[in-house]
Amino acid sequence: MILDGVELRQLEYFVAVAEEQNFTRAAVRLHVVQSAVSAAVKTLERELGAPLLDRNSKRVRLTDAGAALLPRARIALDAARDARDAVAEVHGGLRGILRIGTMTSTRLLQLPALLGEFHRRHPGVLLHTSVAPHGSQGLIDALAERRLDLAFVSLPGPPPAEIHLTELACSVLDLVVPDDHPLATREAVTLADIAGLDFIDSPVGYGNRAVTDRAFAAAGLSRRVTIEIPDIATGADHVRHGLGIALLPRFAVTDDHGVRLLSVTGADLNWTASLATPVDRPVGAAARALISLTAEFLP
Amino acid sequence: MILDGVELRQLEYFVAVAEEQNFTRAAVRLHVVQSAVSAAVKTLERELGAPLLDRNSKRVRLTDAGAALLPRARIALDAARDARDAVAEVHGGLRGILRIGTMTSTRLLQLPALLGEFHRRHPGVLLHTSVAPHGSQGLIDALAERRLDLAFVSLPGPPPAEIHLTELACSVLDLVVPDDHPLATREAVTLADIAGLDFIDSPVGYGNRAVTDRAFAAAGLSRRVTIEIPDIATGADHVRHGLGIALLPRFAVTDDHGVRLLSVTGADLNWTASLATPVDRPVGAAARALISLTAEFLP
DNA sequence: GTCAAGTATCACCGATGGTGATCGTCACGA
DNA sequence: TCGTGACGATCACCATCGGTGATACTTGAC
Repeated sequence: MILDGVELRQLEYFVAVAEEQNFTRAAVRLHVVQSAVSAAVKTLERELGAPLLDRNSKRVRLTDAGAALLPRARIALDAARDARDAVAEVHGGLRGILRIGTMTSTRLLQLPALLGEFHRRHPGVLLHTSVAPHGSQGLIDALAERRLDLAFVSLPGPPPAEIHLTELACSVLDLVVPDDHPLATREAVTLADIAGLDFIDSPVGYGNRAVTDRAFAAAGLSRRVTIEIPDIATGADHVRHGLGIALLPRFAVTDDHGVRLLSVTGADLNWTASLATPVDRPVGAAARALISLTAEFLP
Repeated sequence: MILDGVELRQLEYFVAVAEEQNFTRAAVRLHVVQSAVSAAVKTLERELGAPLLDRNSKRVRLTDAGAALLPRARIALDAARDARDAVAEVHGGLRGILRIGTMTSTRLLQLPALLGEFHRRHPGVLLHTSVAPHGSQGLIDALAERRLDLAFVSLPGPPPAEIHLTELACSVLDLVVPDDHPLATREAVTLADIAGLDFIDSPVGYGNRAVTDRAFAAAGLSRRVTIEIPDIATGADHVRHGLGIALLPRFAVTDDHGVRLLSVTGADLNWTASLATPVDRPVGAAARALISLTAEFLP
């Protein structure tokens, strides 16, 4: 037994605890009871001859040994998944779990339709999608840290070196104003017309927010973002109730009574969605299958 | 359980069977009974949903799925060893198994002294040395296929792209003849003097054999190798008993009664020993420690 | 047809991994 | 200071697992 009893199950439990910083949440994620995780990590520490986690009833932290182990444990788990996927690919059926990060607003990409089709083609693959609490930048971080296999992001500007972006779709952001707003009678406006006004927008880190911030900065103008909303589908409602104006894609305005949509000229308000993949490691077979389907589905 | 019960132990058993092409030999290597290996591989096949080995009582072959799995299983096992070694490195004591390939004749490098010192410094590391049945080329193959972590080889000419060689030591091969041989009264000879004669040499694939073959080829000459011996320590004995002449390093001739050693001029008969390391993957902590000790020990 | 070597299956048994209960610890708020 | 809630570690229990040893079956070689 050249690995002294160390097994993938133990590495998986360790990684879950390290990521959750909590044994109980890790147990929920792993679908076992808390004491099973506690015992498995204790056995792993005995087998490796080093404490990996420094913990009490209030806090869980990595030790130096644990910090050394964590990225390598992820690599070992990814390698084992890749091995399993390679067998599935040869044997005619992909299996496993594909961890996908998505932006809050997936309608830019018709993601439900894409994932639905993927599921029909590969029923053995479980899709774990997670929405980005910290926007696309948070998804990029998770991808780099091997907590995600793929991510659908909106990231204006060049990506980090370890991430490859494939542009998938693009939508223009229009100005949405209440229909009694002084600008409501216009067909189009410029950024100068709306500089300094109160805006409703997504939080910093979201792709659409980055697009709007960049456009104002490029024009040498500023504005006030007085309300941040994580879901742009509620943007038109906020506008309707007079809480501010907003720059939104048309598809996010499903009920346009009480608001007007105006074009914005002379500014780059293109909101691009991309598929982010890692550069520094091969992607698994299921991820490759989804990448292929994405290329075929969203030309 | 995102890997559906697949564990490192199973991958390890599968790799052993694939390499040995025999369940019984794999069991010996793994220190378990044959039925344990048979059962573990069967379970792995069930968990992956594909037959991995096509076998009967006479023969074991990889299926396509097994061929897809094998290199990836090795990568996963290496990744897990690396994870374990990283913890050991941080925690102050290297552990694990270091698989080292060596040429049959290690005295060129004083390898026993080197490995003895390594063992004293890192008692937690088990050294598995294997001699090369197919010479240094076989060791290079084993290194590329992840069956070895490091190898001490003699490989004249450029190495393959995925292997890095660090030259460690060099010895000149001298001509050894019976003391009643017509050339025995000479101090030195050229290759032309000995072209066409019967030689004792190592098998093809051994480093020293490659050196001698290259020297004759470079001179546009040939010779007959009538006896191949895997251990050059027995070379002088063969010469003494009149079975042929040989090109050997001086250290391999411990008893020179009945033979003469002659220099060979005008030919490149330098037999170089090198440490071969993989280029395409990081080496583990124990391997890095041995590489460092080799640099310090054999300047 | 016989035989030796090897793989698969089986009965058995100690070890393992999970559950559920519970104890001890630790911030935190009253 | 004390009570509390949340959490990790330990324990008893138990179903399952993984290994052993025996053996049945298969398969080339002779």
